[in-house]
Amino acid sequence: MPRPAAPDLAPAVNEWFADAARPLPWRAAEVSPWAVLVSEFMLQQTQVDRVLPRWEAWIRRWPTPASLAAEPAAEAVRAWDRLGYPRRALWLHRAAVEIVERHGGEVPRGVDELLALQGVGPYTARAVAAFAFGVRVPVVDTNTRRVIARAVDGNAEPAPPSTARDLAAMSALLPESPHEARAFNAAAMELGATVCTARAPQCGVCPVSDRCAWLRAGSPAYDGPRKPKQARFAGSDRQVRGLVMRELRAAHRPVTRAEIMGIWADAVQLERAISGLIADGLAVETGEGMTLPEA
DNA sequence: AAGACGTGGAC
DNA sequence: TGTCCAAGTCT
Repeated sequence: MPRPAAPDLAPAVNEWFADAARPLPWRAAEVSPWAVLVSEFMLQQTQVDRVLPRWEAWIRRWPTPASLAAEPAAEAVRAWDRLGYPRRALWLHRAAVEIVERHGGEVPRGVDELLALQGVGPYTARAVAAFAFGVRVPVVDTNTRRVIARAVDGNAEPAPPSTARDLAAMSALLPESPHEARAFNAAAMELGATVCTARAPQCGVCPVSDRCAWLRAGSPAYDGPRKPKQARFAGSDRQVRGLVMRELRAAHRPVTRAEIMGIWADAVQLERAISGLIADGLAVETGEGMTLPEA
């Protein structure tokens, strides 16, 4: 059953993008596919301004997958610093190893090969294929999902994510020309990130306000299923894990059990955090104490 | 397939 | 202040 004809958003959005695109360094013409891949790992659930300095430093230090793969994972986790979700650092290191082992040190260009890399999911695989190699594939992130929900479907917020549905919706909007398709993938994300925002969308400056289904319907409030509430961070296992990782990063030697116990009052929760980190491979227990993973 | 996973900024 | 959100992925 065909969905209703989607409005032709790409020309107007791309025209807007040509002018409004932020000059993000990983969008520069001369950056390598590896640099793009690194940016996409860092940008998962993380804002641009927090990524910028970490990305610059990372690319300077590890300009190729092989250069990262040659170092212990601990170095990757340290360089990740406080970007958050440190397992991404582990995954990026592992992906670098996989690229060296399976692809001769060159970031693969195919979505399937990219998908097979550790830490690379539907979004990142297509983002790298599209942005680093110009492959004509739909790229859908949270920003694009919101733009489509509003402009096409007339809803204030997207339905819960469904990779198949989201990719189909973006495919219907994607220009035929690979060049314009690549631009539109980036432009839709940029529109969602800077104009069609979650909080206070700036419809007054939106390039497709004249054909936005949501605006046309009178900007009705969202009435779909609510997103699960995010658990409070203060006092959470996540916070404790973060504190332990901060300790392990700072210490360039094994941290003793006694030292660890000093960073959080609740010993049971601390124990749970430590076990979790070990299970995740972010920490290893030696005879001397705990350290970041060397492998 | 719902829930876990860091951290910080904005309102 | 607390709540929501942020270029997702994995189990």
